[in-house]
Amino acid sequence: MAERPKEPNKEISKLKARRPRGLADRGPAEIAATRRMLETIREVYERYGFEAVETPAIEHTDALGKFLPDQDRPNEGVFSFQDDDAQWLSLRYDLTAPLARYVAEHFETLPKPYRSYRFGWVFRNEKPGPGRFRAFMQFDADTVGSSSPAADAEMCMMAADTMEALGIPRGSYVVKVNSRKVLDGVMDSAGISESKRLTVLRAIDKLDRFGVQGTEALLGKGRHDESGDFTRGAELTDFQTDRIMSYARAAVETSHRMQSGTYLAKGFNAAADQDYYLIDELRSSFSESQFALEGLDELEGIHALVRASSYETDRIRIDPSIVRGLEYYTGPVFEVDLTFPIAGDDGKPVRFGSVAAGGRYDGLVSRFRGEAVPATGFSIGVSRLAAALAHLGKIDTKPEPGPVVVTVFDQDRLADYQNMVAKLRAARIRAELYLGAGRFAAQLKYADKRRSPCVVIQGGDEKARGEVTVKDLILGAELAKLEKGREAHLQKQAEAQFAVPEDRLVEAVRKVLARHGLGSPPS
RNA sequence: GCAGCUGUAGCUCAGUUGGUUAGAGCGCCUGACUGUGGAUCAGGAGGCCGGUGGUUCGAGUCCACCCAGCUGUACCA
Repeated sequence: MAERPKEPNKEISKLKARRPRGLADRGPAEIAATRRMLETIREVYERYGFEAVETPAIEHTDALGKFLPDQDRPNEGVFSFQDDDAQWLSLRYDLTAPLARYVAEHFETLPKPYRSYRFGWVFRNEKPGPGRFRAFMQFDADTVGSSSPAADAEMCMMAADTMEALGIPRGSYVVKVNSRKVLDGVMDSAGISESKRLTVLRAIDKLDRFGVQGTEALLGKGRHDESGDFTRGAELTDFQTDRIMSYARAAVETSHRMQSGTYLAKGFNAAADQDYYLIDELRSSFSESQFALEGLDELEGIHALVRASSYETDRIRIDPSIVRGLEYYTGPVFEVDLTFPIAGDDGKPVRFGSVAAGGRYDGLVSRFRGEAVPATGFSIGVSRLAAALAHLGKIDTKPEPGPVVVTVFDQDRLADYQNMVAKLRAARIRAELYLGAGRFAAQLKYADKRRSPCVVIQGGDEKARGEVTVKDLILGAELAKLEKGREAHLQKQAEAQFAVPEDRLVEAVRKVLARHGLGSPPS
């Protein structure tokens, strides 16, 4: 016998086990739920004709975009490090930029337009929040080499289909569409200087959170948040603010006018939807900007295509407040939001961001090639969506049943027990030998914790009779809750634990599994 | 990054105006049960009271700084 380890010396400080923030551990239930989600998404993407392609988690930093690490803050936003040859490498922070690199590298051999999908972990070194992680999974699809609005429309429809396939009912999500060209055009017409454009876009982006007043404040002097912190505004002139706000108000007012019937009085088709009027409205308000008109044409194209496929306003709609990434989108942009409130652990509503987003990025591939390569795509934030669904109880967080546990009654007969386990496994039944040191009662507790449907027992009595006992833990649990009803009780007790001849072990276990809908495949 | 709030057992939290040996519930372990989990009862383990420094005869409690967490905000490919 080996010597027992001594009491740990308390003077020596233990290493503290702690998980870095913004990174999640995931248990069996969560893993199983994620696997089901991924399979569902994959099925939809395949149905749309996309094919699988994967790229590595690490890329050359310059291939990823603007986040070239500088000496002072090499890990700002993106996790980066230097290779042996002094070249900077980074963990990918989305799946789009790596795909652009892949397409550029294999441009000659790929079919074009090129339709592909992939999922994987992406990494962002930033402050975590609810549904916001430093490592998270995205599921991405892209069409490279098509400038047709049909490619964009398809992304929107596929996004809607995927949400529904994931069990989010129609009306509980919405695909919002906008165009960067429209935004640029509006800013042109307002005469916004280059230096203020980002601030203005951010102000528009916050329309849904802070409302018309909040956005107006951000365009002007600035805004105090609820902790008293102050955010500086863009300090636009009255005219500029007016122009931007007339755009920002368009969505709100369009739906108001729909309700008040103003448009119906003008003689438009009552069956048409608000997007139609919104485009119309914006077209007349910003007709002096060629850029805006171009963007509106694109939106109208997408609008016509999705409506032709019977995707109505409840699923896909135009929302002028959608801005998305400031870096590389060049045309239509999309965003999928959940439309119901999500309550946190304390019951207060938690704000999750969008669960999927994308858009047209005509400049990304051309960075590598010096020729125009139009592309559009979108990504689902699988981790965030899973977190949102888990908050809603819409995801099955119930742990899966565990294996059949063969208990060890007599340590000298380990081989016999191992043999039983082997027989069960040969019959494709999940089974394991109890490997711990606990006594019999402890073994049952263990099996209970593993959520085992049943345990197999063979003590001296059974062995003498050439039998094994199968104990149904699920029925046993019900038995414990049962009222005293004597007949039913006895009946159930007999079902819950019974002995069978050794050679009918597999059959008996199968019977118990079938009882709880856990059938195993026939061998 | 900025602002506000919060740090006491594995978890959820008590802890009087500063006062001796810091508590409860749940969970965990052991036993009542040398062949039966979920029920009951009894017992037990588990804490540098987030850290450092200060005020004080005396600090979980007051002060300063630091760290961490939460919320908001900024940034967000």
